[in-house]
Amino acid sequence: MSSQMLYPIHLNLARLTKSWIRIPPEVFAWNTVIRKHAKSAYPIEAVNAFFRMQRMGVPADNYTYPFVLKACGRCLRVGEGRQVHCLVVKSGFLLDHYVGNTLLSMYGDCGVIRLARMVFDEMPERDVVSWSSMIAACVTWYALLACNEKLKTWTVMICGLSNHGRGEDALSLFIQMEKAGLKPDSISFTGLLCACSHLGLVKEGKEYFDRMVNVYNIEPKLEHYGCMVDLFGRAGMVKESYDIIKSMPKEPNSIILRSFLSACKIHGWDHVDDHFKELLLEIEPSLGANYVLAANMSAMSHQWDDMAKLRVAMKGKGLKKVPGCSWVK
DNA sequence: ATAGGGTTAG
Repeated sequence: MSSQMLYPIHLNLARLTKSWIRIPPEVFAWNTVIRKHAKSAYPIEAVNAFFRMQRMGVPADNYTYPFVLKACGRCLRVGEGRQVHCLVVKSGFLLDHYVGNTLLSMYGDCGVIRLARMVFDEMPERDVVSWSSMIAACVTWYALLACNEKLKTWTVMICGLSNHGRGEDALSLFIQMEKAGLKPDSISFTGLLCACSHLGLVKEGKEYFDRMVNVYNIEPKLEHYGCMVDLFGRAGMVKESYDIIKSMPKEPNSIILRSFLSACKIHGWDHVDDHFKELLLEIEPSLGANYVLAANMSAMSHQWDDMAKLRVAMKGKGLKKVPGCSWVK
């Protein structure tokens, strides 16, 4: 039975009326439109709606900005994001924690670390979310530098040599965060451990993982184990990577399995459980890349029959390799 | 009545 049926109707009406007086109805309506679009497959529509709202003279409120900024970040529109930033400053909503933090993440998502840092530095107060967002932005930056030589050149050309080592910035941010007396939470640690993984800092990564468990009493989640599997895997310590998966209290997910099997492929390890290969295909049978990876593993251990079977299975499902893409324009 | 942070990867 719903709560509406338990209470006299006029009570509900009174509550509704009160909120309708507090918030102008058209602002709420616009917020709803922008929120829906921001989460949709076409976040640009949220940005368009926001500017339409501006043109119609409806004032944005503290809810509007997080929605539209999230959308700007999702479709990588720094230009529009900056315009919204200006409006945020003008309207005084910069002091709102939600608004400030989404602004920071927006710049982080768009890869404009300098502006993210500017917002971060100018914040009157930084909470856990602000620190985690800034750490994440630094990690993303380092991942970009690390993953693609061409992109590295491109980035270095534009931003100058001074921007090297953002992954280290992420680490130093974490240290500053602790010094500032903030208690990092499980998401802060995900960012930190990712930074260690990208930088190849195995010793530090291990220490921070222990610190998370023993000092902060945070129970490691699947993604933390995933970071460790990735950390060891990238560093070529495939055995240690394997041990992490074996010691986990839960079943690994497809991300972890893919990370581990790729490490095996690169660094080589013939004692791979067939189980992992099969498990990956069981968890995520719709991704072509998983079949490619599984076939590679079969080839490594000279299981040619298995490999042929996988090829057939892949074709039968009509799976193709998804072409790679980059969001850098 | 609506709101903010993280992870794969050839």
